[in-house]
Amino acid sequence: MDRKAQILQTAADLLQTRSFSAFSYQHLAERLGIRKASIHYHFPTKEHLGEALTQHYLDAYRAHLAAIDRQHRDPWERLEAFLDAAAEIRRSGDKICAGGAFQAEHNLLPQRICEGVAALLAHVRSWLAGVLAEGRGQGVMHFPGQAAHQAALTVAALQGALQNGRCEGDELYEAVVGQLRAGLRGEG
Amino acid sequence: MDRKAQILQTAADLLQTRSFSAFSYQHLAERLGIRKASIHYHFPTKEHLGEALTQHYLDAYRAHLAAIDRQHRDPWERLEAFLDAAAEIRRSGDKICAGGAFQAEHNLLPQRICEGVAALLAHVRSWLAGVLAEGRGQGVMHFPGQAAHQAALTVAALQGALQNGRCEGDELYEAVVGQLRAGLRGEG
DNA sequence: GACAGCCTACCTACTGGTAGGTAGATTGGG
DNA sequence: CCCAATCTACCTACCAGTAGGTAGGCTGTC
Repeated sequence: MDRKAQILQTAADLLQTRSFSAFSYQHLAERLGIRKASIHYHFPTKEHLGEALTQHYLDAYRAHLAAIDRQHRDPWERLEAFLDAAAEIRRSGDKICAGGAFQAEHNLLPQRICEGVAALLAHVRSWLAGVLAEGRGQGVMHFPGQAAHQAALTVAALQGALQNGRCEGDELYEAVVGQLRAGLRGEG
Repeated sequence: MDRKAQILQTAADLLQTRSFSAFSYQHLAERLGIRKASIHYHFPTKEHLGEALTQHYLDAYRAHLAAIDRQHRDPWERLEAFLDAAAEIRRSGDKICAGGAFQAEHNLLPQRICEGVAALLAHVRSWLAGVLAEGRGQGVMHFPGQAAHQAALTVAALQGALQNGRCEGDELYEAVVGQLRAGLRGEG
């Protein structure tokens, strides 16, 4: 992995543990064992770094969701594979969803970063809406109204659950995800 | 309103628009037309201010939820009155839930502030679980499993919806809340 | 094959600005 | 007179970003 990718990886980690404005080029430099100015060489300003981060996440999500589609046909299996990504974040113990981390600072961020975050989340919601619509079409998932709305609810609840879970523990996270699952199974 | 309460009110506003570490004593001083040092007189450190903020929100929520209980008997009316509080935040255009704002910075905050936030959200969830259990008991609300879990889902989804809504607009917020309502009505 | 010129990747040292916080003087009402 | 509240003036630490320089690899030309 070249230096630029290393910086991006480290920045992604710091974003999800500390938030965007609360990590500095100095933090990155210390973690990577190089000087602050060297990071400015790769990412001239923090806005550039932020934009690169949103692109990084968008690419990663695109690849991940495409891989899920290749590996699974069944809507429930696809949904569970998607939920695994959130569970992975939760397992780290001190991370939250990258989208949520950015959104919490919406009023402080350059517009281009906000647009990148919106594009990222729109992509995820759109994929999820497809899975949910398919599941309902097959009669194995149950929810009212539009699939896009159920996808919005699911994403919002997962973001909230990751934040709540980081502060208050796994039971709370599991409660939210379990309730989402139970609702879709039509147990309501 | 005395100065201390004014500071707290202004800090609450800045917390919900900018987050805790992204507002400064300087910001507060400018908004209030006084000097930075005068705020240190009322709140010696930012940790003190943060703790006072969590207590402020806890008091406010306790009073608000008690008022809802006095004004409404019907579970659906109580729930709608609760949702109005979130809608009020959304209407401001640039605010999110105070709990969410604090949680997004969990790894940066003093422990006492985190505990205050957890206590605040636990109180809200507990009240909400009561309303939901009552609604299901009367046969007018429908959801699977424990009422406490449905309350956790509801709070997480609302937090997420406020964050998503601030970045991407009202339709997204409305989609999430509408979906929560539809689920409870048993349309799934 | 030698060497001039350029490029990448990093460095040290600095700037202006802002953060939280403190010491001590001043002011004004009971 | 007292003392609560506010002030001026300062501190140290950190922020993003810049200036200017260096070591070493690549490339094109004679």
